[in-house]
Amino acid sequence: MATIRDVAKLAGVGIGTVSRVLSGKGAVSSKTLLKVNQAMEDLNFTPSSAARSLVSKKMNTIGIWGTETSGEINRRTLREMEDELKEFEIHLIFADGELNSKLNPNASRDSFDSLINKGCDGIIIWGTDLPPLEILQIENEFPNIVLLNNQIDLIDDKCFYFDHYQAGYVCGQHLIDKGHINIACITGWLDTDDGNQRHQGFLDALNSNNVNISEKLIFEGDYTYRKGYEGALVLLKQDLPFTALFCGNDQSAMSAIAAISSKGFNVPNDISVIGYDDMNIASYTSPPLTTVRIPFNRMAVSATRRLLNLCYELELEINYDFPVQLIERQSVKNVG
Amino acid sequence: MATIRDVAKLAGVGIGTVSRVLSGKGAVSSKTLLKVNQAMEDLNFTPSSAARSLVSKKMNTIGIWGTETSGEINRRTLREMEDELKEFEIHLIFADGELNSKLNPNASRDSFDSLINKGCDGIIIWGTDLPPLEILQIENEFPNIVLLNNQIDLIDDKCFYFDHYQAGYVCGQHLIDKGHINIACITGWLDTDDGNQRHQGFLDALNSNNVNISEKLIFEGDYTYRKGYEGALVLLKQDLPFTALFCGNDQSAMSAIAAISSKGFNVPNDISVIGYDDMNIASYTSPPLTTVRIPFNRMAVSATRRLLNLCYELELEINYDFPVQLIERQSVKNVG
DNA sequence: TATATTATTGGAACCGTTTCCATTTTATGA
DNA sequence: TCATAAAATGGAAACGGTTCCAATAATATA
Repeated sequence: MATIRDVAKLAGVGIGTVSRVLSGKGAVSSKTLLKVNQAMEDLNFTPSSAARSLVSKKMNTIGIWGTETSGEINRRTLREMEDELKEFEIHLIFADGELNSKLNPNASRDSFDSLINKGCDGIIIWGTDLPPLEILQIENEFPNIVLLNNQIDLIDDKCFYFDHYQAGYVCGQHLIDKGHINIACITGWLDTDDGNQRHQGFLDALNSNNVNISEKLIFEGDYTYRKGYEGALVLLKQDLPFTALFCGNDQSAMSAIAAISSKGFNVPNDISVIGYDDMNIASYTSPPLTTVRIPFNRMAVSATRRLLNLCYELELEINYDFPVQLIERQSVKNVG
Repeated sequence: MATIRDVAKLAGVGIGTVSRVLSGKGAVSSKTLLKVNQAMEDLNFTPSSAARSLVSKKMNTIGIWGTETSGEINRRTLREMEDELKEFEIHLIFADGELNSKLNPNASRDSFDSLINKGCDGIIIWGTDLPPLEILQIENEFPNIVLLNNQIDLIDDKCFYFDHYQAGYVCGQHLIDKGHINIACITGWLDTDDGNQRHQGFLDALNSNNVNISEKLIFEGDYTYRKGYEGALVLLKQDLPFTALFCGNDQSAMSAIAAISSKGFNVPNDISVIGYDDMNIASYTSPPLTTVRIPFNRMAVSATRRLLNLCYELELEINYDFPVQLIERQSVKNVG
């Protein structure tokens, strides 16, 4: 591997000059520019990023941690984030210590630390896997973090999240508007703000319309296909009839539909189902899913930019407002 | 940020000694060990990975490129790969230049090169986005690559792929076994070996059983939800009745089911559908999808290990044989 | 006790960049 | 033509580790 000294020697110039053409900063006569470029070409020279990082104290790398939540991640989100980074020649490193968390209770924290040890310039913390206190403590000694889909008041300017309450409310209201009165629900995780708020918004929508929901018709899920399926079966077994079901995300909605169908009921004729997220699959369930669209990619891009600003003293425009939108497809039917 | 020299000074030893306790290699008396560890603790010392890389000429980073194909990637696959890497303190960098490929026709190649420039020790090329010739040329000057879900004879030992022909055959045979004679098909991409072979295996299964399939009942798809949906609608419009449909992957199978249902037909009573991959969603479509299981994660792990062996002179055990397995659920029905 | 071994230790040199300053070259103006 | 300002250039020093060897201390052997 050729070094800057090899290039300098071949071009018959000093290393300072080569460094200058490399960075494009500082005066270089056009003749030398030509010579140096030629030499770089001849030697197939690529500057060592390690050496650069050593002096610049920037790794040009940001970490992304904790994408476990969604089970399947949308490649598109990642691509948009990357695209944002590419312009500044920053790369994205993944870490997630979930897999062997049974063997090692600290696995997830360890994998987070590994990103810091690796020297990432900043880290995107995706989701709510880490308790707020721990995040605050991290932020204290490593300020270059940004939270995606999580919110902590003290560092609100580093948080990117939706108004889940509002989104949950919209879902509840929609079911009401369609005439539903007997409503069931498969929640997401209720031990996170995120999951809690969407649930609360949903409940409040019913409340405001004087619609009651029986405790027995609330099933606590975890966003997975599996729990969506199980949850629907459990709900059907209660002897409380319901005509509509709100699910904490599209994945559980999809599997709930599968479970409902497997018991011989029809969606939406017997039971309406409304999801949450508007993932790609939402258009292709049977029937296509009515859901609330979360502009996740836009949010991810803003989070990325915020981190870029933090790490590299940039001033990219960012956004904190991500309005939610109801997407009507065919899984919710008018009744009554 | 404390350096090794700070630690040495505080502990009252030489930098060589600190380096020795850091690496665990070379003799250190137990007293000094204690002193040094204490000093590292006091200073909150973390060795600079840039400085280390500079001398070791290893970045301890491998790249992963071209995961576009599947649209949604299974987090689990990633996690298992990471888990394999974690043990050696290697990190995973993502790159994928697809998004702005319209603006820049070389975007995907550029993003690949960016991984090399970044100094990744090796790269996993996932899928068939790059033409074989280009891959061979890359491999020539950058041998630390491994192909996942792609095959090129000349570097077969660096390729990890399934017997797609065999898997396609299994699907075809299964439909035959279930008594189907009028069969349709939504293919994946036919301009890749992968897609072609599964299609050919499927066709050959029908052939061996003297079952003909009309050209009009073969729809060329691309693995997306969208094309699965469109494809099913197109096939239904032909006035050639069919009782079974083979789809190139589970995603298109899922959306094909949605399309078929939307036209008032029932799966599997009117039309059986068989998928390919056994993704998570396969259990949760309505009805649950009969499909062929591709042990993708195991394959990804082997590919990762092969790359580890290449990059770091290891001798991890690897596997090149990934048998395929038919998973019967409820989307294929016995007829005739 | 003297000598040979072995265990520890310190630190210079090096990895490949960037930064910065002193020096040389070129251009400008009178 | 000469003084001066501006442009271009070379290279030492620094970044923070690892490697390696010479020097020293501790231990074993005769």
